[in-house]
Amino acid sequence: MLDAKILRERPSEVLSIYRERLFDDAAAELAQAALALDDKRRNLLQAADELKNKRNSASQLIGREKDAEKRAALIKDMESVKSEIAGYDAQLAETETELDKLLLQLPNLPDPEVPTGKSDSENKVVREEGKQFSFTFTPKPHWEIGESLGIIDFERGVKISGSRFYILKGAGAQLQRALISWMIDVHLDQGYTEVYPPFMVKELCLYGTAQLPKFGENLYRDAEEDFYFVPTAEVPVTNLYRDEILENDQLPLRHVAYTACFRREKMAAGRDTRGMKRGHQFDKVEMVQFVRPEDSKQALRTLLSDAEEILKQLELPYRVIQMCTGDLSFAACEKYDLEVFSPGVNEWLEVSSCSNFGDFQARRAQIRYRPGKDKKDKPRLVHTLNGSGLALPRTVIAILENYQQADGSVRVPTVLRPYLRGREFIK
RNA sequence: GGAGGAGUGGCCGAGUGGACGAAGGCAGCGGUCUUGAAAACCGCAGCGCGAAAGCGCCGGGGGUUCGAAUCCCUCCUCCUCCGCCA
Repeated sequence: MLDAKILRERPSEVLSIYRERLFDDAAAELAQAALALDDKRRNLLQAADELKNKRNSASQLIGREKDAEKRAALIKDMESVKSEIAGYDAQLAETETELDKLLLQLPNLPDPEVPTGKSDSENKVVREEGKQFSFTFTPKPHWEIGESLGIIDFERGVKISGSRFYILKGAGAQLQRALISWMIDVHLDQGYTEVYPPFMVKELCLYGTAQLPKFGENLYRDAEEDFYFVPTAEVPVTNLYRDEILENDQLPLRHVAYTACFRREKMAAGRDTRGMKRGHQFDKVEMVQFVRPEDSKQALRTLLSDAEEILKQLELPYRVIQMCTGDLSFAACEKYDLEVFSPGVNEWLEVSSCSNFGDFQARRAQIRYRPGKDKKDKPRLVHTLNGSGLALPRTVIAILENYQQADGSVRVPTVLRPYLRGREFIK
């Protein structure tokens, strides 16, 4: 959530960032409306507080007054104050509800260093790493490899669950499971602490990480209870410390979690339906960090390199993309994607997204820390970051397509062999 | 799912309508003492909004009252017993 104080103190700056950097006139208008409501709220609050002060001191007098008649008179005097307060409180509650509704819809402000651009076409390729595989034959797409090896069953996936579902079988299922274990182990060595969170969370959590209120159409939810299926481990893991004040020496907190992720992908009907690039359910290993504000820029670089380490060790060719302002996600102030090249589908596949959210999520979820022991060291909001390390299906695609052999088998990347009982080929 | 009990500050815990933002203890911070530390003693000390005065916050929400941690309603969570279950 955007800090109402920043909006109040530097309104023209915020508006021009929304208009000229994010190209989001709607956000600028919401911000202007929020500004007016914030002013209204402050006026109401002051009026209500003055009356409450009056009531509080009168109530004390009444408590001390022994004379029944005087007492009755004082009480009678306060009756009108009571209803006045109720009136202000009602208006105040209404104004605050409206204001919150607006603030929750305002996107984060980009870091000053993020290049301005309108769409993904203006994203910047920061660098390319790794060597592309060369083939003496035309590389096949993973759906052909998977079907001929009997390790991916698309038809039965569709039969039991519908479009955008598939079954991993035999070595396919084992490969994915091996990848999950191995990825987590790599991140443990990088200093992360593993957590296994719920895959279903309360609605409040989705507000904390900012999937709600704006992006509800991509979420699955229980029809009769307050449960949402997580679209990413970011949601349960970030909310771990919701409404908490952490001690300074607990930071930075770095977690790695495996979860299944559930997304409706409603808008993309027909697109990416072939193969396992975009399913309604997919596995992901996710890193989440909670850091001091002054450390978050550096933490993003570390997070990115922690994710890259996976692709390096798998010896897959990839590139690092910096999102321009227009392609930044709603909550992020800075974001990098990792894309792995996959020769069968002949495209760069997004396997990781690493973002710094600044205090945007922390403000929504009220995740704070105490900078020092002194009483003047008031609790401050932490900065949160997360990055995939990595998304499983697309990593499996890249392995199958890059490591495919002329004879139709797939070579197992060296680092994975211990996790696949020493096996060198899938055939 | 049924029956009963309970939710108070970082933690434990007192408080059943009036000076309670909340006794006491532990933990924390500052000081005295000490070569240093511990102990002992003294003091400070919750969170939010606000420039401040002040206002709000005793699981969440609502109500009664001049006044609610305290009374009422409702929801949530935890504990005990029973039922069911991987």
